[in-house]
Amino acid sequence: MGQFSGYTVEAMDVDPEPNLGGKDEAKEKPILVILVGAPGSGKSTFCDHVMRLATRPWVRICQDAIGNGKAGTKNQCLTAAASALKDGKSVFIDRCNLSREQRADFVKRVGPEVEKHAVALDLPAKLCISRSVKRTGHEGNLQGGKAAAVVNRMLQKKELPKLNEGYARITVCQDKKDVQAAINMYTALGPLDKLPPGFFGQKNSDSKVQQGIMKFLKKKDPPECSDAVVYIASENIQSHATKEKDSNQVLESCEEQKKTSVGSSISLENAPTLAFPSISTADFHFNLEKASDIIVEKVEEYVNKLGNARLVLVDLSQNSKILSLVRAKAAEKNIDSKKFFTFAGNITNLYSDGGLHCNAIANVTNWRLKPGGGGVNAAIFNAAGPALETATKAKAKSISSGKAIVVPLPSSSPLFSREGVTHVIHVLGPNMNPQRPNCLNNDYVNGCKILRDAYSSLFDGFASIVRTQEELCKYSFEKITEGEVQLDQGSRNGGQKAKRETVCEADMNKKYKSFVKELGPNVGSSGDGSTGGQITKAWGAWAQALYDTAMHPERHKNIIEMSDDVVVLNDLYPKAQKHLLVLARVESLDRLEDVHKEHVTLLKTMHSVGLKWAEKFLSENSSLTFRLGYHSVPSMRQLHLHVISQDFDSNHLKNKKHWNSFNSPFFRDSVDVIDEVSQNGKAVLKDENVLSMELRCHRCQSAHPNIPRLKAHISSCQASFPAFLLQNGRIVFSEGKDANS
DNA sequence: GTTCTAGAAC
DNA sequence: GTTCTAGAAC
Repeated sequence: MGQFSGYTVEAMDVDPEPNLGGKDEAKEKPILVILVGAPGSGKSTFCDHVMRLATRPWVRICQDAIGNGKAGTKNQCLTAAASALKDGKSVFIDRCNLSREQRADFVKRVGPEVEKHAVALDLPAKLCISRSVKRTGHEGNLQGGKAAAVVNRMLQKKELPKLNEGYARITVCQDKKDVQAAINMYTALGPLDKLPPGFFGQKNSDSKVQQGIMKFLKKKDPPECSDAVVYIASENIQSHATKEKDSNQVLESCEEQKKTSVGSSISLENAPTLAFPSISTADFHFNLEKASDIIVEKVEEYVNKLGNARLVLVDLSQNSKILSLVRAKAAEKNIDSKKFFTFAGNITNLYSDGGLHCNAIANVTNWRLKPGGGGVNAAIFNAAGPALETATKAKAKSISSGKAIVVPLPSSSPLFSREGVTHVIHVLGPNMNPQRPNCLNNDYVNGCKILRDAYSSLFDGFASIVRTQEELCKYSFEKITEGEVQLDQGSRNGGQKAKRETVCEADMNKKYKSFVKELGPNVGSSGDGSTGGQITKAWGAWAQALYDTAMHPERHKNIIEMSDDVVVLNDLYPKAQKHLLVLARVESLDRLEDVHKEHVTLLKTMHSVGLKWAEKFLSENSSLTFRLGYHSVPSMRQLHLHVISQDFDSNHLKNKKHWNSFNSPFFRDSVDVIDEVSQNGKAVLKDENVLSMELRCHRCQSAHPNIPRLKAHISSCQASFPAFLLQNGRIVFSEGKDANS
C-alpha cells in the first residue's frame, strides 16, 4: 500500500486545531442555550445533569418554575435570562421553544457578547408521552390519554431550530444516546471552552439502513465514530418505554452506547462532508484528463483515511466534462460512491439549493487570498460576506501553489447560517494559463506534482477538521465515564460500579484508536440510492405477478375490470376491507420512478377508474373512506395504483412496513402524483427508510409501540383525519358525509 | 409481495 | 414462557 504512506498531517499551512480558535480569545463568553423539546423530552433532566458536574457557571431558567407556583411567563424568562447573562453566567432556557417564533425573542434579546446555542431534544413522541404521563401520575393508557393528545398536538407544530435564526451552534438529539452525548459535551465545557460551531444532528430518520449496517458491523469489529452528536436512529422505541428508569439513566446510556455506537460512524447523511471544485482546471487551464486522474488517485488515497467523512466533487453544470471524467474513473476504481461522489450545483448553495449538507467547502483561490477574480473564488467570497475575508486575513496573507489553508467561518457569515458551512479551505493549484501569475508553461511534470500536493493539502486540512471533532467526541466520552462514577455513588455498590466502568473504558479505547480505519467493503454498497450512483434493483421472480397480469389478464382470475389501458384486480393480500389495484397496461412502466410527462393521461385514467370503484364501494357502505395512491418504491413490478379503504381492518396487515407503506409519506396520493408529474415531469419519491418510522395512527397521529397495539387502537379511533388528507380530495368520502364523522 | 423462524422484547 | 419483529429465502 505504498500510496498511503506519503501523507500524514504535517508541514502545511493548516491550523492543527481550527475549531479551537477560541483559545487565543481566552475570555469568558457566556452561552445562552435554548432548549427545544416537547414536555417529557427531558429538558429539565438535561440541565440537571449538566449543572451537577459542570465547571462553567450555569443558570437554568424554567418557565414552569419561575412563577412561584403560578404559571410563568415568557417575559419573566427573558428578564431572568438577561440578568444572569449580564452576571457572566451561562443560561439554559428550559421551556418548550418548539417554534421559531417562540425562540426568536431570546435570540434577539442578547448581543454578540453572548454565544447562542440551541439544543433540540427531538425524541420519539412515544417516549415524551410516556414520560409526561408518568410524571403527572396518570396511570396506564399511554396512547389515548390527554398527555398523548397534548404532546402530539405540540409536536405537530414543531419547527427544529435553524442556523439562520442566529445560533452559533445547534445540536439535535434524536435518541437517548444523542442526549447523553450532548449532556457530556456541555458538562465538559469549562468557562473558557468553546464548542465547534455548526449544525449537528439530523432531521430525517434513517433507521432501517443504519440498523442493517449496524448488524453487519457488529460482527466485524467496526471502525468508530467521529461526531459526538451524530444522529443514531436505531434505538428501539419499546426499549424506552420499558427500560427507562431515571435513576439509572446514565448507566444505561453507557450500555446503550456500546450497543449503538457502531451506528454512529455510519450515519452517512450526516457525515462530515467536504465539497470541492476541481482545482486548476477552469481558469488555470490544467489538462482535464491529467487532472481527473489526479483527483481520483487522491480521493482513493484519502477516502478510506477519512473514516466516514465524505468527499464531493462539485461543478456547476451537470454536463461538466471534469465531473464525467472523474465519475467514470472513480467507478472504474470501485471507489465507494457513498464516500465520494460528484455533484452538479453551485458550491455556495449546496444545502439550500441541492439539499447537500457540507460542513467544509474548498475554495480555489489566488495567491493573495483576495476576493474577486472570477469563478469559484469570487462566488465563495461573495456568498460568505466580509466575515470570510477577515477570518482569512487572520490566518495568512498569501498562499503558495500546492498548499491549503483552513479558515473557520464565523457564524455571522451567511454561508454558515444558511448553508451550515463551518470551514472554508482555500487551496491554490498549479497554473497553465499564461495570462495568470506563475504559469508553468505546460510543464506537466511539475504541474502534476503541484496538483497532487494541492489535493493532499486540501484533504489533510479537511482531515484536521474532522479530527478536531473526533477529539471532542473522545473528550466527551471520557467525561461519561467520569460522570458515571460520580453520579453512581450511593446508588450502586462499588464492585458493580468498577466493573461497568472498565467495560466502558475498554470500549472507548478501542473506539478511538480506529479513527482512520476503513469501512468494510460491503458497507458502502448497501445502497440507499439517495446520493451517488444508484443501482436499480432487479425484480425477483415473485415480483413479476402484476406484470404478467397486466400483459396477459386472460391468464388470471380475480380480475374485476379490464380495458386497453388498465386492469383492475383485488389485491391478493388486502390490507383493508377494500383494497384493489389498478394496473397500467404499458410495457416498461414498472413503477412510479418510471413515470414521466407522457404518462399524465394514463395516470388520470387510472385515477378515474380507481375513483369509480371507490365510489361504488361507498355506495354499498357509506362508513368507508378511501385513499388512492402509489408506493414510492413498490415491491411488485408494473405500475399499480392502490385503492384502499382507511379502516385497515385486515389480517394481512402484519408489520411496520405494511402500515407505513400506506400511512407515511412513502404513500403518494394519486392526486399529488398527477400534479407533480404534470408540472415537473416526475413524482416526488420517498425512499424505503421511512417504512421503519414509528407507528402512528393515521387519524389522531398517536404513536404506538407495535402492530397489535396499533391495530387495537385504530379499530376504535374516531378522530378526524389530519387536515392535509382532507384537502384536494386525497381522501374519498361517501357523498354528503361530513369529513369529521 | 409472503412465509418462516431466530432471537429480542416483554 | 409468550409475543413480536426483522431478516432470509422464496
